[in-house]
Amino acid sequence: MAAAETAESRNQPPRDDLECCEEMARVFKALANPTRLGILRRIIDGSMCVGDLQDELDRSQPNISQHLGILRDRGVVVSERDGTRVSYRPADPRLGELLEVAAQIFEIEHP
Amino acid sequence: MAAAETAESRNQPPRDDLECCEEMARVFKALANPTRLGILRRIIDGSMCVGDLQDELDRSQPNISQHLGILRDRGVVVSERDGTRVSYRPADPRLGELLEVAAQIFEIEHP
DNA sequence: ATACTATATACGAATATACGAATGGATTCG
DNA sequence: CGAATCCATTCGTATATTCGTATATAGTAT
Repeated sequence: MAAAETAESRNQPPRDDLECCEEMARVFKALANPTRLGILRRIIDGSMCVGDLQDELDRSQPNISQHLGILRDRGVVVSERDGTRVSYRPADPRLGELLEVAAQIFEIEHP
Repeated sequence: MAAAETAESRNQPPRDDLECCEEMARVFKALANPTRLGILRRIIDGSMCVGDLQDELDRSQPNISQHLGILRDRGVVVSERDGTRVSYRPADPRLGELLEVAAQIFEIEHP
């Protein structure tokens, strides 16, 4: 009997590898936008609400809200409602480290 | 005399911050694609040439070449010609660490 | 209930990205 | 030189992102 034909025997990337890269790509896609990085940097040292982010970043309210929605959907940030306001903070404390490492590697000063 | 109107006084993000986020976004954009992450992971432990990447990732030659072009353009990888072949390797050894940190934060196993 | 503030969502237009097909170098070998 | 191999680029099309406008929802106060 001939050997079973596997994904590897056809020189295709194994499923796990592909899935892992797709998941990772979803995360990096969330970070691949200046406004979203601006948001992330501002909440790294303490949560902020939508309105304050809107003021600091000089963008429309729906725009900020849309970007926050993407970050939330990808698990980059978490939100908490307090009365009529909703504040956002990083979902993981190591996110600061991630940005720092990236900045070092690509020699981007991040003030 | 009235105080000079600065970007900050208009609640706009300072230029440096914006530029830094844009640069960083360009980098993350390079990483925000499954094929490009697949490439990166494979060359982390040793350079590979285009044809071998093509075989392993089961994509067309122009496709691999296009993705490599993007990674090269963003400073993620560097290339070296050897005869008729061109081999690629990460531009910085810390890129492996970057992927690891991201995988840990988002609980993605990367085999 | 009404009015008001803060945030989220829906939708469409403009722009960007990804892919394959075709083509264009560059290098080696005969 | 010509042929073959390996890689890069161009271009058209399909899909995805981004943004603003308009509208909806949640909470608060009167």
